[in-house]
Amino acid sequence: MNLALQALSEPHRMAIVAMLADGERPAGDFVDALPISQPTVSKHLSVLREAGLVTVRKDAQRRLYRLNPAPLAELDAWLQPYRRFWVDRLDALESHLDKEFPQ
Amino acid sequence: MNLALQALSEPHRMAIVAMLADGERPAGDFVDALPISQPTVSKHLSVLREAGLVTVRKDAQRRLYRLNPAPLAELDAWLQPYRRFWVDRLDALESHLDKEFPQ
DNA sequence: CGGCTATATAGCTATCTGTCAATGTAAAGG
DNA sequence: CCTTTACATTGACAGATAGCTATATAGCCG
Repeated sequence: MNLALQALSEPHRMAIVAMLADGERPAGDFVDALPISQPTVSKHLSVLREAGLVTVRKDAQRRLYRLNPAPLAELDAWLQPYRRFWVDRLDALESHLDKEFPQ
Repeated sequence: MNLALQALSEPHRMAIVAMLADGERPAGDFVDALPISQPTVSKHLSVLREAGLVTVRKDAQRRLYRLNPAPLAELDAWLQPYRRFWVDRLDALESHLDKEFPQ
């Protein structure tokens, strides 16, 4: 799961994953959406593939990327022992968010 | 939340966070538990502090570290839109785990 | 005070990472 | 065929990161 965590810790890759929540997309969509070069996007996609976060299939010249939710489910499971810390204690999250996005 | 994700993606730091699930601990506990030097542990702790994942308080010479669950709660919230992918579909997670830990 | 304990900081090195321009590859289509 | 389209790969580079040893800091205790 470390591979997935590390993959997700990069903002551009997180954006790609977010785009894939809506469904399958060709690689070019990410090139259009992100302010980085096509080779850089391609490399980010390869990192996501190696982390098991996406799968890819061919469609003529295009590569259609799809989210593979398994590592996210694993992360969700890893989070389980910690949930007792914030169930019925949303105040801690709020104070943290206030620090990051002060009004 | 990216800071937290990146902090968690390092195995030694994940181990520290896991140890803190049980409660407050002095820095020395992590030095004893991990196969790395004291200064390296100290640096990992400073990364966790900057990510907001831990807080620290003084007790004589010791520094008592405590888990701050807020970033984990934030991660939990971020995961929300993806849960539909594996609710009632645990097979995807299982096949992923089988690949990582084949019998 | 002087030494011991616990932790942090500084300085260094090797490796990893994100980025780009240039090039390779493979399919489509005129 | 030859060009265009879509994407991957290569090679280079700057900055980040994890690790270490050595040293500093700061509180306790005799």
